[in-house]
Parts: sequence; structure tokens; C-alpha cells
Amino acid sequence: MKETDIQTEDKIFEAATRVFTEKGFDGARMHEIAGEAGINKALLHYYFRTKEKLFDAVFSKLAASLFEKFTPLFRPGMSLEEKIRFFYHEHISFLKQNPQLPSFILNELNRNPQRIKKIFEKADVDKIYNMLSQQHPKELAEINITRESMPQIMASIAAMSAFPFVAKGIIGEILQKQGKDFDSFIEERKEFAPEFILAALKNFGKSKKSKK
Amino acid sequence: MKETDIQTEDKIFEAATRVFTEKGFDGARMHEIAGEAGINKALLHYYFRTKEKLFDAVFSKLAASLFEKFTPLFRPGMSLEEKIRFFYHEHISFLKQNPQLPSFILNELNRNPQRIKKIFEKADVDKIYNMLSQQHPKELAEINITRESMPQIMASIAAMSAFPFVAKGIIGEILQKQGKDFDSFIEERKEFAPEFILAALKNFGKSKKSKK
DNA sequence: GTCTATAGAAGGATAGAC
DNA sequence: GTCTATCCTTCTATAGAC
Repeated sequence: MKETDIQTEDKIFEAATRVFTEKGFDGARMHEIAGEAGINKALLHYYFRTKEKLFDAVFSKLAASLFEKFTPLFRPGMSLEEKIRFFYHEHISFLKQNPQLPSFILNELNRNPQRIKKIFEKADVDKIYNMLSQQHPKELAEINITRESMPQIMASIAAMSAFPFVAKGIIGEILQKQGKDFDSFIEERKEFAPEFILAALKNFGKSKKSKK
Repeated sequence: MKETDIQTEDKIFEAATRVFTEKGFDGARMHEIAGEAGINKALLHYYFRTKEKLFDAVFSKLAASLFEKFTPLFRPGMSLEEKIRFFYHEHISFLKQNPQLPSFILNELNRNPQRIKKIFEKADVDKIYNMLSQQHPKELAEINITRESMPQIMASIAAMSAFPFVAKGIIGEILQKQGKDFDSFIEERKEFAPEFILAALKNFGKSKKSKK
């Protein structure tokens, strides 16, 4: 019966993923998850014991899948500019398939700061800066990216792709009045975001240098 | 007794504001709001009848206060560049005092799309574009802002100030490892955001034009 | 207007049969 | 492993005294 075990556990996990991402921890109901999975409430507890544990399993996996998408930025063999274009293309395509993901993750992370530490021994800006400056020493110097300015720049890069999804409600509504829709806005964004960031970085580097 | 009525109603409203912004609608508990207000659960219902109605009152006011901050962008007498600098300074200062506001508003807006329409008869990008192009015809042309590119640009401008607060959990954690803190990151951002956006707009306009 | 007490519903979790 | 039935707690909301 190992087969069915795994099948059921997976069904539960997928149902929980849907319900939790849509409603959040507080808004999700165990009986709704059971319904989505086509099984019974008691079985949820049989497999995952508590709501909290079920949530943790779902959250950890989703958080990992989200942040994993940043790794291409550190793969060698591409110029910085290529990496940025490639990153946005991949990242936004992924988010388009999972539009509630950024909201969900960022929110639960704000509510439960403890969760952060579990996942983020990795998220060390200094390491990221070291890797980038090894791979792109000239480019970073040219556009004036320093260890100091890294957090501001990284936050801005992430903002360009994640924010539209976090603000999907309003943006969708606004677009609708223009006779446009969210999906084509997002499609455009795959091009717009990297162009915008590259333009900013080029000019930003220049203005900083000329001041000195 | 009108005096005390208003005092109590205000106390409830303020307590509800704190609890709802911190925990969201689903996470908030009426008895916690009552406790925060220093009164009794029954009194909440006496003044606001239901949790839903109390939430609506709080939400409407907060959403209005948040989006109100965008109006300086349409006040005449400033160059576009000055407006952008001024906007970020004011907006980020405001958010620094109310760091959970963007998360709260955007989230509840995603969960309850009906709410949007109540508040946003105003949010019409075309109107905004018309106002801006009347006040800054040359400047807009120079940096190549068109009716078409408005949504992308507006989303990017909003992202630069709102996103750091939405992602406060992670960003704070990452900064901590560098021996920095979120507040000084935000303080820096008042300068960084406008410089970054202005740099992007300048260069973005150029690259688009030179392609044609 | 404000309180105590409580109704009534819903949620998470478990016991026990199959 | 899966189900039904049920316990226990918590939550929103109301009744009724003061």
C-alpha cells in the first residue's frame, strides 16, 4: 500500500498548497483542504498531525522554489547584462504561473519572523556580492555597484518583478479601465524590467562617479 | 454624553487599526481589539455591529490615507524631477511610520477584489497621464513616457517605495547579517529611490529613441 | 453606554470502528 | 489507511442587568 500512501500524501500536499497560498495560514480551513484533496479531515491529521506542521511543509517547499529562481544570477558564462535579462525572463515566467506566491511568502514571513532563519542561512548579501564581484569585476566597477549599495540595488531588482504580483489586485483593476489585462502587462514586463534596471544602473553609476 | 461616545468609538477604531494591520482580517480577534481598546467585547458590537463592518471602516480609512500620498505628484509648480524626489521623501517618511500598511492594504485588496471598486473610481491611469502631460509636456517627451508605457512606469515607481516594506521581513533579516538595520536602509532609500528612477527614466528614454 | 453571561457556530484535533 | 462521530476550544454575536 506504499503507492496509495504517497498518492494520498501528495494529494493532501497539493490541496494544502492551493488553499494556503490563496487564503494564508489564518484564512485556510482544514476541512477545505480535505475537500480539495477529496478526502476526510481526520486523514489530514493522520498524515501531518497539525495544521501548523502541514503549513510548514507547504511553506518551506514554496519558499525554496521561489528563492531558487535567483540562482541563475550566479552561474558563470554570461555577462552581467545577459544575466539580468535572463533572470527577469525566467523569474517573471515562473511568477506568472504562481501569481499569489510572492504575496503569500512575504506575508507569512512578516508575520512569523522565526521562519526566516530556518530557510535563510544562505541569504547573505556579502556572499552574493563576493560571487558577483569575482565574476564581473569590471562591470560592477563601471556601474558603481559596491558592497554598500548592494542591498538597495537588490531590493530594487526584486521589486521590479515581485511587486506587480503583490499588487495584482489594484494593478489589474487599473489596467481593466484601460481595456488591458494583467497577463499582457506581465508579458510586457519581461522586457521592460531588465531594460529599466539596466538603464538605471548605467546612469546611476555615471552620476555617482561624476560627483566625486 | 456625546463626548464619551466619540472617545470610546475612537479608542475602538484605533485599537482595531493596530490589530487589523498587524494580523489581517482573518488573524484579528475581536477580544484582542477590545483588550487593546481597554473595553469589553460587547461594546465593539454595540458600536460597529460586526467584525466585517469594523474592518471596512478601518480599511477604507487606511486605504484612502495611503493613496492620498500620491496626490503631490499632480500639484503644479514643480518640475517632474522635483516632484519625484519630493514624492519619495514624503511617501517613504509616511510608510516608515506605518510599515505594515502596504502589506495590509495590498493583501486585503487581493483577497477581496470587491473592495477595490469602492475606493478606486479615481485610479484611472489615463486621467493621471493627461494631468501629467499637461503639466510636463516637454519632460515626458524627452524621457519617452507615453500613454502606453504609463502602467509599467507607475508600477515601477510604486514598487521602489512600497516593496521594501512588503518585504520587510526578509530584508530586515538580510541587513542584520551585515550589521545594518531596516530603519537606516529606509532612510537611505529616500535618496536612492528617486536617483535610481530618474537615472532609469533618462537612459530608458534615450535607448528607446535611438532604436527608432 | 457599559458590563457579565451565554448562546450558537465553527474550527482543530482525536477516538475508535472498519 | 480511511472513515464517522465527537470532544474541546475558540470565536462572533446577542441578551439582559445596571
